[in-house]
Amino acid sequence: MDNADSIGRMPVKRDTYTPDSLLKVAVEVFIERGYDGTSMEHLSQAAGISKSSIYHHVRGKEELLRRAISRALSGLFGVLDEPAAREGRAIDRLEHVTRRTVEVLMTELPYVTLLLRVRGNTDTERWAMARRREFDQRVSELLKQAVADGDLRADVDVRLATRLLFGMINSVVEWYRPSRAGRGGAATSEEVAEAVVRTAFAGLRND
Amino acid sequence: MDNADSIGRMPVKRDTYTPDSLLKVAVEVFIERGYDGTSMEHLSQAAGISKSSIYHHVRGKEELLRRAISRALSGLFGVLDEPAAREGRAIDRLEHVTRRTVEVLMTELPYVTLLLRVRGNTDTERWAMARRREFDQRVSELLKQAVADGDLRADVDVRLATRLLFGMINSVVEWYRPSRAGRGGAATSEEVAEAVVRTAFAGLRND
DNA sequence: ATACTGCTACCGAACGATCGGTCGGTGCAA
DNA sequence: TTGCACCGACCGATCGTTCGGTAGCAGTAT
Repeated sequence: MDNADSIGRMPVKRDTYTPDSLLKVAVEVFIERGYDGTSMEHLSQAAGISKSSIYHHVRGKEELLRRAISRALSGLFGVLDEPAAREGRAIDRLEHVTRRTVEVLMTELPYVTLLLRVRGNTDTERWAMARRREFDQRVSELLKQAVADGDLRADVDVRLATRLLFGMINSVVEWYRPSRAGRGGAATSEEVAEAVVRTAFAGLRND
Repeated sequence: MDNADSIGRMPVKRDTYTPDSLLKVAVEVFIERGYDGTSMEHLSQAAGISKSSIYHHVRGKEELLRRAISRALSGLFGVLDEPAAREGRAIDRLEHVTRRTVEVLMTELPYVTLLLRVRGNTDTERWAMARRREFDQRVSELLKQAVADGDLRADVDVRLATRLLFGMINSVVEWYRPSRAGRGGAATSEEVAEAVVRTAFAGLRND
């Protein structure tokens, strides 16, 4: 769509599709119609090229799904590798992971959305689910440690608390739309992340 | 499957499918494979009758979806009609609605799951999404009133707080499995509902 | 008892449409 | 002249749905 100019002379930007730029289009359609509800014909119309041309860039429909999910997972696991997620008190690390996960969810919104909606019908989808469980597991250990430290309430089961925390975090993909980051619409990713952290850790009720 | 005996002589129970008993089978498959990922062939295998026989009981695939969603919606809206949801302080009504919504989610799990996963590809799905928004709206008004009463924290936007609350509540369908209500597995619906209420209103952090 | 009738619950075969994917090109820029 | 980005036509398979038919049973007339 946007193709302003090329600086210098090297092949800076092409007007044609790359696997990644095609992926961007495809993922949006996947989210709108669901992966199974999207046909290659739908994709070709959204991309403005013929159905068969898509196969010039990617192996097929499932590769598009795999690429999207890979991107989402690397963003998510990247959070766990950040220094603030590896050092310090468990409660502080948990808060950091929560905040950063929300931010990644929002910056990589369509890719993570796709990951969270996978049902397990194909090998690719089952792999995605397994990797996602790994991520949840890592965060769950953080919660467990924070409870042991006495920083998190112990009257709610750790597994259940993890699920509720992720329920809150992951719900972002259900309603956040990046259009209009100013007034009247959505907020910045930092603002939303802050609200999630506050609500999750301090609760809705007034003191 | 189970057909023990008939008390008396009236047509108490038949061995054949009814629209409702067929729906029960279908909805389980829909959840496992996704609605679009489920073919009538899949349904016929799960039900143990031929593909064409399904059309003897229901008009088609979409009617199964519509029936399932209707059931979910009536359960949800039923909560709003309960006395404790209509009388008293807003914060108490909100807490009641939260608790009961979780319980309905769990008792009507597959039907509500289907409702929450609808994408809007057909008229039926768009109707479902509109009705769901109505429900969210009603709860959102409760939140707004509770903030005005000074019972809920005012430093998080009401719309955002509503979404996070529903994120937590609705996440139940992602992980709750009714198998084994005793130790080692899931809990009763009252216990889970209590945990959700506590976590949502008081937060995860220890005092 | 027997035969006929009507109905319910089911079936196999087949419908046109659409699915994901393949193939043999073609236009064009380097 | 080579190779990239793209195309229309077409593939077998599968989609949701329709159709004509049938086995079994209840009710009823014979």
